[in-house]
Amino acid sequence: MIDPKLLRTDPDRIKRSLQVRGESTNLVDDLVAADERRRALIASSEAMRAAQLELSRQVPKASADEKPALLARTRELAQQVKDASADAEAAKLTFDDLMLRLPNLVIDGVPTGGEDDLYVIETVGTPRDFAAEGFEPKDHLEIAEGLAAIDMDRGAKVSGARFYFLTGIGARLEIALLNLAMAKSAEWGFTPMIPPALVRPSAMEGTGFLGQAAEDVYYLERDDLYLVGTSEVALAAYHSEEILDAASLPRRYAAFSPCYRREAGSYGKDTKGIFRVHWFDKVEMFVYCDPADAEEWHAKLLGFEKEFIQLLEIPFQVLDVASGDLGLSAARKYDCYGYVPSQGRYRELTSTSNCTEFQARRLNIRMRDSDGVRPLATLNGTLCSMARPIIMLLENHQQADGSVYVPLALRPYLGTDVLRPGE
RNA sequence: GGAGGUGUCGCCUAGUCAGGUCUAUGGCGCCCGCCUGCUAAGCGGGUUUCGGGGUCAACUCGAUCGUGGGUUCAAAUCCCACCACCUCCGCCA
Repeated sequence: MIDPKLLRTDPDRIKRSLQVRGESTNLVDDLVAADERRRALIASSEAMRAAQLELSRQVPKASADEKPALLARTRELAQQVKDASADAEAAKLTFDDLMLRLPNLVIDGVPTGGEDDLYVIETVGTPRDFAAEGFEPKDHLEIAEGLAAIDMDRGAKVSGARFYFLTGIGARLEIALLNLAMAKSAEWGFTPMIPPALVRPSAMEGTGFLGQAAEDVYYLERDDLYLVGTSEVALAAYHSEEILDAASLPRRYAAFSPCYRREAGSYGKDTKGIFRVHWFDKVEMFVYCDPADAEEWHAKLLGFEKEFIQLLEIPFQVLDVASGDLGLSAARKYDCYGYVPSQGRYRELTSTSNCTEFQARRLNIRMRDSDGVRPLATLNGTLCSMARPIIMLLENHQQADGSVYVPLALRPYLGTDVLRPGE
């Protein structure tokens, strides 16, 4: 949610942001009208309430013969107050409902465009020239079969399409990545967290995953719980309804959790292997900070992501995500795309969003300093989702004989410098 | 899953049975001031949050006693539902 005061002070600012996102500005006009209506009805119902309270305080003091008349008057007034506050309440709900649909304000400087407009701001590393090395690169599934690292067939047998087992070397790879991610994040000042993967509707609503994104979410009807698509949900809701002392900021959390995605509407896309799956595990970074420091922390999160990908020795590009592809909550988003030799192109590996005060307002998370109480900023970023790094490690570091080179940073956690078939 | 108990404005707490200056008590902590070589003590004042009005300052009005409904002229107090926590029983990794 953005600051509602902006509707009165600068509605054009909100409209510009919607235009940049490629969305209609009608919502802003509706909101301005709903806001005015809401305020008028609140003012009149509160005035009536004050009058009613005054009158009802006189009841116990009234003499026996005054009482019946007084009670009749105050009874009548009570009914009017009831009607007026019901109108005010309805107007408030209408307003709140519209507010929840309004996306975050886009930060100035975000490139305009949609999903297909890729703004590459940096390229790090160089893809290997397999032709020069004299062999055709295999895709991750072929390599994994040789290493007995991934079992897709039994994943499908047990759970269905887009499920898999990590076996032997595959499982060891995830555990090694997890250990490296946790070690690095601790070094950077993040508190390790293992959050629940099932959350209440309020947590999903607050983080902005129940709008257009709701189709992609698993829901357990019997228990009214959602399976999270990212631990961002639990980490943002962690401090919901709280007021944090400014001295305790920034708060940094690094969470390891499973992520569940229905992948509705992606039939036929990335069907091979573990690129697009219904479940994977991920280490996610999350920051609560003063809104004044949010852009600085966003840059730091991107820096951590880049450092981690470099430790994995995977060539990658950094993208400034276009305004039309930001989603509801983000004011700016940077993605890192890692190179996939079998596809000959870069694919999404990490994503970091600056949500400014948007999620904090929805989840009622505030900070207190000498200036008073106000919403804080939340930011999130992928440190290491497990499936895609495994793909990119296997493919980029494959050797002609079917073995796989292990990057220096992972060796302490894997206990080897090369993964060989038959191990 | 079954039985019982608890939830008060940072923390602790009075008030709930018998609805009406509760316009929520007291203590601790914290903030401002006074006193004081310094510190402590002492004295005085302040200290929930949200929303409306406002020269967005002083101030003012409404709401807020776990949450949401209900009864009533009037609810912390009575009724219903839900949530969280505690104790015991059952089941379970």
